[in-house]
Amino acid sequence: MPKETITPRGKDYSQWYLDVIAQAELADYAPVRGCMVIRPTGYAIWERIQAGLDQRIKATGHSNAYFPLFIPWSFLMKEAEHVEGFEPEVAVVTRGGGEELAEPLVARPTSEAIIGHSFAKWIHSWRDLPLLINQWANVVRWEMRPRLFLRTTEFLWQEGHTAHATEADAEEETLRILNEVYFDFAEKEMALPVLKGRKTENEKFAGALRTYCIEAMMQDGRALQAGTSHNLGQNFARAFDIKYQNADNAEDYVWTTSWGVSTRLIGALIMAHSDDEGLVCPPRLAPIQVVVVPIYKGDAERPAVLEAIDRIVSAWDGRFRVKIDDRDQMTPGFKFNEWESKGVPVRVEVGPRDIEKGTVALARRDVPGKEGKQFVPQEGLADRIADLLHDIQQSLYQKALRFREDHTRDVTSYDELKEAIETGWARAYWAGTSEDEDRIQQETRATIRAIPFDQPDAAGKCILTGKETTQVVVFGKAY
RNA sequence: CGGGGUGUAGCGCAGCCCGGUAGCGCACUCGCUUUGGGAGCGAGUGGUCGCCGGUUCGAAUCCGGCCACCCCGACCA
Repeated sequence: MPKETITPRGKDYSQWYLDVIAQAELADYAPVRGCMVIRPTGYAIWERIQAGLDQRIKATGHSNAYFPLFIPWSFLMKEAEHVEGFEPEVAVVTRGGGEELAEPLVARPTSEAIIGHSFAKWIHSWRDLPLLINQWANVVRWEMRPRLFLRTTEFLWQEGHTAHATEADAEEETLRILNEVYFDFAEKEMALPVLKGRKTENEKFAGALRTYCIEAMMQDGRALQAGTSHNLGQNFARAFDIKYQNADNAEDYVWTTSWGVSTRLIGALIMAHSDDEGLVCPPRLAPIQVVVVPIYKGDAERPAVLEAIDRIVSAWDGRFRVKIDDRDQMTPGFKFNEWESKGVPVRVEVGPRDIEKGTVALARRDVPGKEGKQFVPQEGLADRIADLLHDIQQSLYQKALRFREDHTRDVTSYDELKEAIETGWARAYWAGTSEDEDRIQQETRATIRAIPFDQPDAAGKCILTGKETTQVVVFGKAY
């Protein structure tokens, strides 16, 4: 009889989300409002995310560096739109060394300002371009309404910052990151289907020319912005005086980009794949891919079972990330449930009967309970596990993709849109203004999540204004 | 910042209306028995009742003030 420790999704989605985090020991609340402690299990997932992204970021030619947490207040003020966007949410340090500071320092909400300052010093010639930098850092944004992983006052992320000689180069960079880093990572490693597109003026980054994004659908039909990539034009180059001499010996401003994904991805992971039993982690991302649970009665059987496990696991030759749960005080049933709630993709059970018959019990997390469990021969087990992990990865992706498709509707009227966004996304022709967009948000609480790259060939009528247009956008309620 | 809710053991709660010095479940510790889907029994440990003040012989309980956190909205990765 399972204990009711996780509120079912159908009953209270928000509570379910918090329960999964508590049960899987991903994070805790900190003593400061809006801040969280990322616990070892949650941090291990973040390290896997970091590894997958870092490798892709480096493969596309970027180098890691680190810039300071504190930014002079005046730096933030240099780019008008940027300061307007971030001013309300910056934390400011006014005292240090026991004295009032001459100039207040802000804890970075993002690092365009401080990095722009360095770029101006480093870049002199067209030969210095492109400059491709990434940093792994924490940032601080004073949030009105925090939510674990999705919106916390302090969060961890990577932020890429690059400078280019031409607008075309900057645009190419912005899109390369979206495609080769973010899209690829989300779909391949996280098994998370994401919609690629451009943000509207209303939704773009404060100070950017254009913002591109990947948007994911959560199991309640709401949208989560999973990553953004900005073409900053020459806005920051002008604000921070980042100039270079081109091949014709003339002085020109560089074109910059910035792009980031954060610990919010852990929230996406939870809400995309998990179920009422707890976390479901895709195998490629899972810190532990296979957990082995020994089954035995008393001290007499224990050594033989542990020996057998040792032999079986060493035959896998390090192919998987494995945890042997040899804790003697817990019953097997308890362990099954614990690892299930922590999202470990595959469980292997080895008991006296298995030793006798040369079998093991093999259970898959995406089919919880006894239904996902079968007894299989020890022979060829490693290949079987490899296949199973691969199959789970694919099936999680397919399931999430099917969910998104089932919850995305093409709509041709405002009424249809209102109905569609109650359960998911609405795809519609759109020729409205920023004000029209605001109005829709006020009336429906939905926003334009993206102008998808995938656009129709034929024209249609704007859902609000009735004007003929070829542009299709996707509406949804966002996290 | 608006609306709602909650603060009593590590967690979840009861006790408060009707004041008399704190209890239950889980967890934790020890022992024995257990172990293929959240083990059983027994014995224990653990609390300035969010904070400050007031009323009273006496406050978790009544009164006043404050604080914190969670949930739902406006702003955001």
